[in-house]
Amino acid sequence: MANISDIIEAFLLDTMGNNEKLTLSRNELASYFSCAPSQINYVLTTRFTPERGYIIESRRGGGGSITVVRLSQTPEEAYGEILGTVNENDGISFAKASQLLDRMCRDAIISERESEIVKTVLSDKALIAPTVIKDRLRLNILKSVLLQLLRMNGEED
Amino acid sequence: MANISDIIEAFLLDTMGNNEKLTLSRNELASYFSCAPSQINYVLTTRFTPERGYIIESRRGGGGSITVVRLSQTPEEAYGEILGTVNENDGISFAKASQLLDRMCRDAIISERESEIVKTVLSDKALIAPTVIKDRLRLNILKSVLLQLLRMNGEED
DNA sequence: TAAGGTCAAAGGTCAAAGAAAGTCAAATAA
DNA sequence: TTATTTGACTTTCTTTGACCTTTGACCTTA
Repeated sequence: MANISDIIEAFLLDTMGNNEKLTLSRNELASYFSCAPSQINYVLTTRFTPERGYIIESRRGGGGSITVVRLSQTPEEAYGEILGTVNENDGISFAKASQLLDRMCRDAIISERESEIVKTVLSDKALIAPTVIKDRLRLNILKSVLLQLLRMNGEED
Repeated sequence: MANISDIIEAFLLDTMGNNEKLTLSRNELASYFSCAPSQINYVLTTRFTPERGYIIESRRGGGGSITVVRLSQTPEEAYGEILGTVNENDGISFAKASQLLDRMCRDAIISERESEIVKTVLSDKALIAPTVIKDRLRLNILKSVLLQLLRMNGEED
């Protein structure tokens, strides 16, 4: 936690609290943390991604600002979106898969324990395979898991 | 004794004390002991293995670090029987893996839901790979999951 | 007064540099 | 031989700065 990015992330999450939106000034924030303004963009694009359940809106020019919006969805919406996201590519990195799982966890679609198990399964360590194949394999496993979760949700509850 | 690896090992054990985790900086430690940074990796991979009851986590890049996690049980203690059944071969069929998971479920090591998820992951459908490789891959994933379960059991749930 | 011009104040982008840690194989020591 | 030590090279993540684009307030000028 010694890097500024993590600190800014924590600050934003904390400031946001339970609110759905948070509006801020890039320059103000940057000068508050004594960092380059583009550092703020870095934090936003690496931590507040759609995969993690956030979108960013902004306006340039005089009086411009940035707004962080937290998306919350029903499980069905989440599945649709995630499966969609997942279907577009024919492979997925561990980092990205991990973000998706974090988000599902945040939205209470799966438990933290479950997300940890699935992350383990999708990790580079678990998937001994050539790099080219690895991302495709990972995606395939992830899809299978999502479908299985859907099936189970349908049966139980 | 008298070799750096043993000294570093002792230092880490001592520093760790009774704590469950120890976070350190590879470069700092290396320069403290005036050794190559990769020496630290050597110590970690030879002495702080899962078999001996440790797991290593790490993060690269600015602000990166390494964390040593002590398991409350070694895999042998926890899954000795299971791993024994499994270790003879260097691969495992879906049927056999499935049986093991059922047993773990029965023994309340994992929930039914969790066992279903892991079964899905280990199914032939999820694991698109040449048959020869498939069983080995499956075993590797299964082992990773077992390790992860151990780690999670050590922490609060 | 309407249309367009100017300019400073935002925010955006991107690539290069920096900061860790990881890998691997050759050299060395026990 | 087996275990250790080293260092060159790789990968991942972060930080910074130079340059780009957009916007709105405030002019001109017909």
